[in-house]
Amino acid sequence: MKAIAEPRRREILRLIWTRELPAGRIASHFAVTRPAISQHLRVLKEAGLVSERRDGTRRLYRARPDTVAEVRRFLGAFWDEGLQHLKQEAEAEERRKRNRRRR
Amino acid sequence: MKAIAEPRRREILRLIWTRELPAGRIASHFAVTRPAISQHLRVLKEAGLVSERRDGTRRLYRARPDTVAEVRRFLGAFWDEGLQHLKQEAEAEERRKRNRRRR
DNA sequence: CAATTATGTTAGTTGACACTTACGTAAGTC
DNA sequence: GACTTACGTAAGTGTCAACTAACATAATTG
Repeated sequence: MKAIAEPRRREILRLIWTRELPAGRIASHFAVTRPAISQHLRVLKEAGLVSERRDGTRRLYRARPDTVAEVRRFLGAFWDEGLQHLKQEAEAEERRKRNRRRR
Repeated sequence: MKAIAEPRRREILRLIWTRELPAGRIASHFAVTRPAISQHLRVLKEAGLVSERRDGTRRLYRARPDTVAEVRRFLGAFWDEGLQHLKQEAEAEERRKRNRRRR
């Protein structure tokens, strides 16, 4: 979860779920230095959100569908649960209002 | 978005989308001091995720359904877009594999 | 109005973390 | 084997933000 909180890491992720990219090309999309991106990639890799494949001196990165799907499910469930509760609350409130009027 | 990144704030939000709660009761659910929670509540309020209602000396907080729904939509769209791309990529790869076999 | 209750605000501290600079390394090229 | 390319790693720096302690405020109660 912490891996996703950081905006730049989300940007990186968005960059490599369209296509596989070497670290250098990823870094060139940003204004920060290459090592900074390298560190972000490490975090993403440790979180399992990204896979690494070596090709000669290059390292190709790509988003991992299964983990991304898992994150999506978790986030979806969290906010859906919240909305459900809020909806129930709103309806209960509506009932209370109606009852008050009746007296 | 930054308001949601912080885990404790998500916890607070979860606490007050079931029911309206005064600041003190919210704070008592956590190990940190009351001012800390007060500050979190301010951030949530500034982000429009939470509404504040005064009742005597107390201040009652509650999650705001509309904003929560908006966040849900945004997050859902972001990750769904990613999954869609990843799915397309996987299928393209599958086709490439099949074509290689055919030769 | 003094005391209490419930809360927000301010100042200051600390820890995390994103970043840079400098260096190390592995694979290809001459 | 020296050089280059494409990267990672280590150490140090600065900034931000979560937290605490102390104080301020506003409503309630006696």
